[in-house]
Amino acid sequence: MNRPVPDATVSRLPLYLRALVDLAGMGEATVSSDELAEAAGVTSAMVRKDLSALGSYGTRGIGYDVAQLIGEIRSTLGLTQHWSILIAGVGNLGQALARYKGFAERGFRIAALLDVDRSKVGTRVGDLEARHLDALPGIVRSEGVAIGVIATPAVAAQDVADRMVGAGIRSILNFAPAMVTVPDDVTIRKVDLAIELQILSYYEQRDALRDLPDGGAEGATGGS
Amino acid sequence: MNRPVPDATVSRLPLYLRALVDLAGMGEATVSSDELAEAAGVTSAMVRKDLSALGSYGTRGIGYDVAQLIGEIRSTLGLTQHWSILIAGVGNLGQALARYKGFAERGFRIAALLDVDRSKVGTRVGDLEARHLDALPGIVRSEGVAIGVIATPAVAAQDVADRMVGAGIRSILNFAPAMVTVPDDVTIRKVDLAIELQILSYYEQRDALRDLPDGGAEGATGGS
DNA sequence: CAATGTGAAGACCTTCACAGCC
DNA sequence: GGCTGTGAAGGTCTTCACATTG
Repeated sequence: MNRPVPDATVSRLPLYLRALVDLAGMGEATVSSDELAEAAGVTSAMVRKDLSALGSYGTRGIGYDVAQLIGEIRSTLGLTQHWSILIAGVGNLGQALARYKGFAERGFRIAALLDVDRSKVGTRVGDLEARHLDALPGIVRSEGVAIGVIATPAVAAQDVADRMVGAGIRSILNFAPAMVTVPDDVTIRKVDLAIELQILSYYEQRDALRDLPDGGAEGATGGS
Repeated sequence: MNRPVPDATVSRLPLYLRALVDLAGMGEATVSSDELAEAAGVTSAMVRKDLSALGSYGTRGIGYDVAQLIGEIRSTLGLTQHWSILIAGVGNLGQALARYKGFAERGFRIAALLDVDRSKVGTRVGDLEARHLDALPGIVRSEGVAIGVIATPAVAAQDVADRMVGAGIRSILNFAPAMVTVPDDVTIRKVDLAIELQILSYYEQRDALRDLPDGGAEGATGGS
């Protein structure tokens, strides 16, 4: 019952989940791999492989039961429980994240907003008040924070990560444009806005040739 | 001279570039694949493979010339020219992106901020004034916009993408939590903040077992 | 007969290991 | 001696194609 779900599949499950929730909202009770593939932007073979990896319950000739599949994916992703997260860095990005509705909608509660800058401590963002980073260990303990989000400038990122790890956080999402190292038992993911643009720049430049001479260009877009 | 750089390599080049710029700032003239690997958080074999893919100039026994390598990577990524980008959606995220300094630092100029909401049109964000989305085609033409950034709510994303494509934009970065389809000759990349958290949730849940019974857990983190 | 589930094949990516060069 | 560049091996992921099943 506990297959090791491949990483690539894990990273697509949230996509399927979103598509399925949409379908459920439209009153669909059942969905084929073809339809789900279209809604999620992948191939139907991939949908079937992915879903079979979590021991799924499809019906040949019919498809998948939307409600059941939502439950399966939620449970696999660990979304049947609610998670408390914490955001370090109350700059532009930290504030935008703090106000972003999509987190709460998906079961992620923002437990605290932290910064080292005394001028930011006490600031209200949405219905949260920024606190000093020194309060981190206490908050992690009292609020049961599972995930830390780093939205600080690059120079502060490693220090903040170290503090998070020291306070017992084992999952980190890093938005700072900097390399951060953590112990093996801590999971870290990285989102770098400027890097995404630079990758687009490559393809834009490459494809610009397409409009000029005869150098043929094959398609590709790069994974997420 | 025009090797087809693998997608996986392209998505790491910005990482190397950032590390190299740091090293240059610290006065390093030369760097080995080991050092660069450490700075970028990958293995040295990967650094060498990646760099050799762009026909690189390393010196056996010495390493790579930092300044030269910066030039090579910039040129490969198309960063020797400056790009104009445009942000659609002046909500939390759109404003945060508009104020983010990292874009300008890396040669991406924000040419315009657009929204359909008349109450947002005219708003100043940083030193830009939000304009109505209807102005998109004119702006793309007059400002030579190459990249469109979608920071709208999910429901608006497809419409905005269609308008961007119609206006001649061929590269799109989509932050809206929605599937967006574009013609084959348009490159689209997607960044979904909530999805990243959901992926972390999976690993957090899986590793929580590690603290309880005896089920051994192997490490993995999933790519970016 | 429509649609799943899955072995097998193929593409892509990473790691290994070492020859080659400075 | 130190470090690059790369062929070969090893993984992982995706696609194909079809047997299987409600």
